Amino acid sequence: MSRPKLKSDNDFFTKVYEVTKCVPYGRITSYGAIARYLGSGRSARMVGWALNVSHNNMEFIPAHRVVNRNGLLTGKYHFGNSTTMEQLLQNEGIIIENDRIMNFEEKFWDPAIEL
DNA sequence: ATTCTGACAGCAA
DNA sequence: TTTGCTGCCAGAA
Repeated sequence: MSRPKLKSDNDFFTKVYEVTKCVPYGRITSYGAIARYLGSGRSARMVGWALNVSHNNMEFIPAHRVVNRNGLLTGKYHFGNSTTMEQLLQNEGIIIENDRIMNFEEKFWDPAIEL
């Protein structure tokens, strides 16, 4: 029958959610890595946008494990309190200093490689 | 329909 | 090195 024309579901957004949920505990990834894995390369902004509306998704999205390519917690202000994201990451064993992840490459989880 | 913005990334000056 | 612009795609006003 007619295709289920769902507004924003089962496309870029859902993929981002799936990948993000696949990020292991204590690991992190970057917007660009996810975007590249999805095949859009430079559409990293969409990844951030997807996570922004991740609240639409009923499941918990470990968006705190997604940071920019510098390992900087750019979206920490979207977690309610500026320290929430940082706290969550440190809770998982991630060391954060000055809003930046230490041992970023060490904790980095690339979907293009791991998946 | 047009315009602006957005949790980024890359490159130029 | 830092700062700023551009490109990417989608959604909101």
